[in-house]
Amino acid sequence: MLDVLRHVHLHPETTRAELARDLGLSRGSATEILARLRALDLVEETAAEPTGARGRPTRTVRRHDRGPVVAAVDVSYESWRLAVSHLGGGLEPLRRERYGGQPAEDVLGRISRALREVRTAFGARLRAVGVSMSGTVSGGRLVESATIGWRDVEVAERLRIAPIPVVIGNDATMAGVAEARRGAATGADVALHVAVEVGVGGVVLEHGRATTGSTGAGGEFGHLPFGDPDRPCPCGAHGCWDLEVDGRALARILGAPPPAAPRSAADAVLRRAGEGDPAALAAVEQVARNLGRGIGGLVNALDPRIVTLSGVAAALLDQAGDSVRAAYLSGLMRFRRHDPPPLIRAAFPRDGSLRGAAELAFDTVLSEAGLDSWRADARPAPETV
Amino acid sequence: MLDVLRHVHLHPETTRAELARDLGLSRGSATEILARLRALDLVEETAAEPTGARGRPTRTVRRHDRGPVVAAVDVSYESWRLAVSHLGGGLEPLRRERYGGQPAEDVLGRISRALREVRTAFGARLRAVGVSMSGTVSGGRLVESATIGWRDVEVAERLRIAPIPVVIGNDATMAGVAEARRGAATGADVALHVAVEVGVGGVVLEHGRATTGSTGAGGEFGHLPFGDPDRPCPCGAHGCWDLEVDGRALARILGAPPPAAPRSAADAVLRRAGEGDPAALAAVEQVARNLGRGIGGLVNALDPRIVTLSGVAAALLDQAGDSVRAAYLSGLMRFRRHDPPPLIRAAFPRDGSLRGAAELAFDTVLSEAGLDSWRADARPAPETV
DNA sequence: GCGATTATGCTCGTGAGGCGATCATAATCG
DNA sequence: CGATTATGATCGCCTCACGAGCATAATCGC
Repeated sequence: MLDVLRHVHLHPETTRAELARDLGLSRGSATEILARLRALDLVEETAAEPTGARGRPTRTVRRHDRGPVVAAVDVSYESWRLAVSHLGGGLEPLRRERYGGQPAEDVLGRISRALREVRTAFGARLRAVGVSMSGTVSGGRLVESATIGWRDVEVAERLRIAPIPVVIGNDATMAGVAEARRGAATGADVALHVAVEVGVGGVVLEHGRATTGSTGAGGEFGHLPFGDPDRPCPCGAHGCWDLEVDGRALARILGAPPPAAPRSAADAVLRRAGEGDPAALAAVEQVARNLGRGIGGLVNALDPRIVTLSGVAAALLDQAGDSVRAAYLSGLMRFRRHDPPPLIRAAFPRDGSLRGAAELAFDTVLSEAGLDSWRADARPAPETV
Repeated sequence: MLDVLRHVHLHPETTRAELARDLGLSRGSATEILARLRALDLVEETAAEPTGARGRPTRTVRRHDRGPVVAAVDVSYESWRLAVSHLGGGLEPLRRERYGGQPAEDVLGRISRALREVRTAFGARLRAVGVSMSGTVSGGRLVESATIGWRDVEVAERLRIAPIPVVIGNDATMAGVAEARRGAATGADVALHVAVEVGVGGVVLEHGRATTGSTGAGGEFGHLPFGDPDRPCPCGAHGCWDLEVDGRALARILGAPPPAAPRSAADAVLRRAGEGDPAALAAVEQVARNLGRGIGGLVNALDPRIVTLSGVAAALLDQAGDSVRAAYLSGLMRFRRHDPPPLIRAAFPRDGSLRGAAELAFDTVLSEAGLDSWRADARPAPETV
């Protein structure tokens, strides 16, 4: 039953016959299970458009209009976004606000109010909240964020606006989940996502499951010491890869002071390089090599099938792809070079983290416990007369 | 049923009552399941020794004397070992041979013959073979081994002496599995194992499951570029961590030529350092810092609950623990420092890889398919009269 | 020593969940 | 318009685990 529901979630436009084939279900089981899902207002079945093939036409399985929804929040540099997602993964943007440099408490208060509005609008249909934060997340807390400027903020509890699960994760992790499940890494057994915004984030995904370590802080690849061992990192360590591949690295190579907004600084340098500025070009090439070399090391260590890139990493792949790839190849162990995992642009450069947050939130809905609680809400009194 | 069998495997000396409690089984189910397992010659039940407590005494659940066994092979530097393991994980060493610098084909032939002897001795009780190789393993092949000196050798198929599963993995991976399931990292949700012999190997374990990437080559942490970017590595890349933490690093720091046997060279330097030789001491300190710094980066990226160390890494922890730990802490992101994952000596410094190979081999036995095939063998003709 | 207490094992009825055979249904093909 | 083809619905069956009630075997307390 859960398998069926998950399949519908991942393949929103399947027909019933496909579903039975893909999951190896007998037609009898399919009938039974789908009847249950229909009764629970989770799916609807409608006549499929005629395919022209012989045989009795099958029916398409769709999400129910009054099925469960989740809220997805993405808190990134200077602005946050809120969207609602339903079975099948579609995203409905609801709100976007810029918040400048306001303190965490104020911003979380605003987000909390917005979530309460969602709760009012959707009632018990709202089953979970997924939150993506630009920064290091550990144990439900935002531990540190160079991007936002907050430190050690309790987020999960602060945004719990109802007795429903709240999942929180790093933005690169979330984006990786989106890529692995519905984006550029769909179907890969093991995928590596690398996002460069301010510093480097990423995640390894096994069959779409993020490996986030013991506290959820896994994927901080930017704090692997790939760089100059003498260069201090704001994280407290030295020689972090972070400092070699983002706007700070570009500025440093160009002899400019550390930028206040490394992401837009990177974009500016990339633009100048695109226009032919030789100094900018040289800096971009250098950073592209730093990126490629590090990814090579990560591939050696983690053995992914495919690598997806987003943010500045994707831009570098576009503008200095040869340098990225050359450094990548020469950073690989020899046996990998004849068939290296491809470097691919992320499919969701804009809303990957929002999508991933929705995805992880939906995981709690599409679980034994989530289904039980949905059942309990649908049938207020479990009659035993 | 599988859960019960796995529990018996992991806790060989449980009583039946404990088993039911731990797995949340009703007593009725326990009775039924254990009756089935007994009928299949998988477990035996004997009266437990009296505890002195009140109530009806329970019975201990043990492996059956004619239950399934697996063979475990460990091919390491200059010698290979063969052992047999049964339900519960106990290891019975059978053979150990030195093979000098012989070609792969000869050595695998010898191992194959030894395995066939095991097959003859145990017959259909032999259900799987686990092989641990000192070197990089990808897709069932030994791709490259600096230690053994072989390159691109098909191992899995070569050692298939019967229609039973053959699992093969890197020795550090196997040792990590053993640590996570029965050793120093037992119970950790996420554990990191780091082994330094010739170069660095390791693995991340989630609930005892090794994350070995898409081809099984995951965990080659030694080829992360933590070192001098200009130093070429035999693997083809540059600046590999490998070159900074093993016997080659110690020799280089001491101004000695590259050792033919880096592992014993490391032991020699460690012994001299232990005897107070100042040059050796300084080299050991330097390598200890290189090790600690890299582990710090790995912990940043992978977020384990605990780190287990074996080989030269464990020796460095013993002899230069303060240096390892200081470099480790200063390589950690700040937020991790107040409660860093502990660095711990491996519990199985000698036979971890053999144990891990047995463990992974037994995974195939303790699976749906493995149980089905055991059932099929026990009842030659599934009567339907 | 013997009933009371306590903890465990066994039996049996129940229910969930899925399989597969059989029949029913709805399209296209000739 | 029947033959063919693919799908849906129904029903008996099987497996698996639960849980209530009874049986069993130890210690405790008098």
